[in-house]
Order: sequence, then C-alpha cells, then structure tokens
Amino acid sequence: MAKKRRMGPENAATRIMLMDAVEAVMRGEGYAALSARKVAAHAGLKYQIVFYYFSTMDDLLLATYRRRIERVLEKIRRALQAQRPLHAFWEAWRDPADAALSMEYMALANHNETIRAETIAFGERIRRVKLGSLSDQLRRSGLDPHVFTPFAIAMALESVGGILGFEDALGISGGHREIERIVKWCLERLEPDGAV
Amino acid sequence: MAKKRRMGPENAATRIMLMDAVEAVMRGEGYAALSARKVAAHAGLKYQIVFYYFSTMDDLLLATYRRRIERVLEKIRRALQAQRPLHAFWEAWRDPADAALSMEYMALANHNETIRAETIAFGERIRRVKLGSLSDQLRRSGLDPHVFTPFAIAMALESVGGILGFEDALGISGGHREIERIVKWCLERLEPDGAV
DNA sequence: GTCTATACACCGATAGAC
DNA sequence: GTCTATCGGTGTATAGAC
Repeated sequence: MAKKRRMGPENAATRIMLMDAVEAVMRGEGYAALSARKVAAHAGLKYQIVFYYFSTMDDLLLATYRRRIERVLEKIRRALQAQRPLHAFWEAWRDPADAALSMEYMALANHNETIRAETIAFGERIRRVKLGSLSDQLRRSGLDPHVFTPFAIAMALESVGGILGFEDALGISGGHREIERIVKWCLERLEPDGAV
Repeated sequence: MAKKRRMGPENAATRIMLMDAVEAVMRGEGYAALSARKVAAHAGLKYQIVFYYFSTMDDLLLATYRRRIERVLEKIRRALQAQRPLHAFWEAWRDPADAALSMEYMALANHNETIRAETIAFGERIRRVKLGSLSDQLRRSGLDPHVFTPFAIAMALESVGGILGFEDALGISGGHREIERIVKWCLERLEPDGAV
C-alpha cells in the first residue's frame, strides 16, 4: 500500500486545509469536479502538494469522508441527548446546508468501493446510536411498539428530512409547509411537550 | 445555439442507443464517468458519433434526463390509477433498480444548471399528478384531512421508499423489515382492503 | 452514417530541486 | 514543506475522408 514517495505528517495544518477544500469543491461543483489541481488551488497551493499528504486522490477523498462521518455521528448523538430527542433529531437533519453534500456522497457510494464500504459501516453505527437512545422514550407514546419501533421512526424522520433539505437546497418549496405540519403533528404525539 | 457542424436526425436508432448507453454508464460508474468515449464504446461505436447526434455532451445528458422524467411520470400515473393507489405507489417507488440512477441525477441537479431547472419543473409536475389522484381516496380514512394531505402522504412514501431503495442497492438491509411493517400498517389504515 | 486525423485542455502521479 | 519539470492517459470538439 505505502508508496516509496516521501509523505507529510498526519496532523499538518495543510492536510486539514486540503480536506476542507475537498468538501468546498464537492459542495460547489460536485464530486466529478474533484481534482488535485482544483483542491490545491482552493487552498492557494500547487497541486503536487496533494500527493505529499495523500498517496492517491482516493485516499484524500476517503479521509475527508471519514472525517465527515464522525462529525455527522456526533451531531446525531447530541440531538438524541436533548429533552425531546426526536424533535431535536428532526431539526438537525432538516438542515439543507449538508443535504447537497450528503447526496453527493450517496451517489458516490454507488460506484466507489471504498466509499460504499464506509457508508455501509456508517449506516450500522447510526442504527446502533439510534436504538440506544430512543427505546425508552417511545414506550409511553401509547402507540403499538411492535409497529412504531425507534429505528423505524428515526428512519422515517431521516428520509423525509433529507429529501426536504435537498429540495430546499435546490429551490423547491412547494408542499413543504404541509410536510412540516404532518411531521410536527406526529412528533407531538410521540414526544408530548410536558412529558419529561 | 445550433452549431455549423452537420447533425443527425432526431429519430435515428443510434441516437436512442446513445441515450441508453448514458443511463448504463451512469448506473454502473456514476455521472463522473460519463464521457463521449465511454458512451459510444458502450454502443459499439467510435466516440465521434456522439457529436454527430448531439451538439455537446450536455445536450446528450439533458435529452437522456428528459426521456427518463417522462418515463417516471408515466410510472407514477399508472400506479395512482390502481385500485389502491398508495399501495401501488409504494411498491413502484421502492424499486431499487432506479434508486441509484435517481441519486445520481439528484446530485447532478445540485451543480448542473440545466439538470437543476429540469428537476424543479419535474417536481412541480409530480406534485400536480399526485394531488389530482389522491384527494378523493383519502377523504374516507378518518384521519384529520388538514394534517394528512394527499401530497404530504405521497411525499412521505416517496422519501422513505427512495432511501430504502438506495440502501437496498448499496447492500444495507438492517432495519428494513421494520420499516416495511410500519409503512404497511399506515397504508392499511389509509387504504383498507375492501373499501373500493 | 460512421470513420480517421487532429487540436488542445486537464487529469493523476512521480522525481528531484530549493 | 512546497516547488518545477515531466510523463502518459483521457476529456471535448471539429474538419473532412469514405
């Protein structure tokens, strides 16, 4: 795996800047536009620097994706520790800022083997985090616990929130207030205001 | 717009083959891998033929996307004319075969202006089709019609079905049976079996 | 209708200078 | 740590032969 070429340290500031640049390029122009030249230019450097810190472009992409996964997991964990976890989860996920980037990585996962493997593992970890936090919360909702499982509810919120965020990012807004209303209605039933 | 270069007719068989090839490449390798060379090779021809039928690569992509939009709309229309429209819609949308391709176009819409415009217009048309078909069906469900509007329900099904299809395509299956159960439970309430 | 020939830009990656 | 120089490969697009 390791190339003979000499490589920079893992904790260098430039290394971080390059990963930031990857996300900036992906957000703005999509993963197809990713290139060592563009990434380095975004950081104000010559493109060869990329290969000093990362052995291949794929390595750079993977490192950036892993960093993002940790950040997203942390965001979810924090939301699930709120007084009303489902409400917090919904608000966090609905953010359109990350929707475009998520979509990009999802498309990428379909044909890039390393990103795919990472995405599947990511899915497993998300599932575990959700299950651990929501089980107790839902027992008092009065709904059939064999139908409305914590994971099912979390995934429904995640799916609808994700699509909503994507459409917002795209400039579509038709029908969104309707959706918000139905989601809020459901959340209120699952997590009543006073019931701590 | 029109280039001076001579161009082939709109109804040529090769033209269709090239659009088929675009979808095949996008499914297998993603939109980043799209190139005149790969598309033509997939059709067993030299890459220059692409520029005989399409003035630019962007033109080819747009024509292929428009064809797909019409097909998807037709699929939805057919589903909504079934005895139980929501059930049919769910089954149709859950198909993982198209999930990868949809994801690809969604990511593309975020930074390709022509695809974005087409996607927004597509969203409007879908909305109209749904509203026209589902309004009557839902009046007898006994649920608050101000909360459970036809469009909101259709979008919920669409979102969850889409994510499920994507995960299936990726090889993730954890939790899917749970989701299926909750969706089926909801559908059964909204569209009881005997109630034609 | 499809091909060869040609143009020029950009890509990832390496070796070695400073 | 970052640069210059250089490599072969691939990309879009055009002109013109068959």
